[in-house]
Amino acid sequence: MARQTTKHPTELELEILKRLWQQGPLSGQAIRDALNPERDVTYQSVMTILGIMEEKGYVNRKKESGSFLYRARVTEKTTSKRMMHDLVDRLFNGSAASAMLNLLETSDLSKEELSQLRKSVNRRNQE
Amino acid sequence: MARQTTKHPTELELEILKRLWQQGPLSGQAIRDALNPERDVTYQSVMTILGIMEEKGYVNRKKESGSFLYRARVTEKTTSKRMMHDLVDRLFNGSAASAMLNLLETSDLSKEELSQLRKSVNRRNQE
DNA sequence: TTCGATTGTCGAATTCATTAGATAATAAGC
DNA sequence: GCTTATTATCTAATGAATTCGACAATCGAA
Repeated sequence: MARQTTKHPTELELEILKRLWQQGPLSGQAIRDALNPERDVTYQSVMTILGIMEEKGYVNRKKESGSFLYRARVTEKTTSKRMMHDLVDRLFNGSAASAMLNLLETSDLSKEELSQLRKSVNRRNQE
Repeated sequence: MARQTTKHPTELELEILKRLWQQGPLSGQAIRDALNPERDVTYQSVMTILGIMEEKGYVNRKKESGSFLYRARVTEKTTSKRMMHDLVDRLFNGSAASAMLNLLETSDLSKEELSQLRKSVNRRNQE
């Protein structure tokens, strides 16, 4: 018995998903280029990860004019929710309110962000 | 070049830290017992992790009446903040407000939690 | 069509996280 | 002090994540 595969996209997998969410379906090369400034990974490394991501169901691929295009199969909303709530479970025993208070106390927030938050919380409060 | 060590406590390390935060300094055996209901790990496994955690600076130990007592060297507050903000960076490009809105929309919150949130946001808003 | 460039696959190495058995050191009880 | 039980270390195995070189397949252009 050893460690089991993570329930969430790994660091690099998430980086790739973010590009696909932002820019739509991309080829392996295009993903590598999009990753490039921050991450210096080779084309082969990207392709390896894409293969793993396909197995995990995070992306699918389709031949399009010579090369494969990769498309996200999980949405940003769902993935964010899952990853946030998993951390909230592990850190705050599942209390989203505690997590939000923690963020509120430990973040720099602009006037605009605060008033937006206030509005959203108030709206939620009325339901 | 391969994967680098995580910047944060791993799953099991965090479990151990939580017991130390909640219950104060504990022996290896006591940690194992505290972990036991959910995690079925042997004493040896716990000790291995504790050794790694000591190297990483998460805990220190002191001989006390026959056996070592382990004590957390990182606080819950700091660790929570770091882990939350790291995920916020990776998911929401560093926008804590986006993360809070995401939590607000995707969580069940009691009336009490909502009014507490409202109060805290309003207080923050006035500064 | 042939040749260089692009694209894709395979295999393998490295490091980390997790697991725990074997064994040594130490403490406790009698 | 001697024996047993507890505590701690050492070693090693397993599997995941990351990395990429070698090589094969395919495409594009001259």
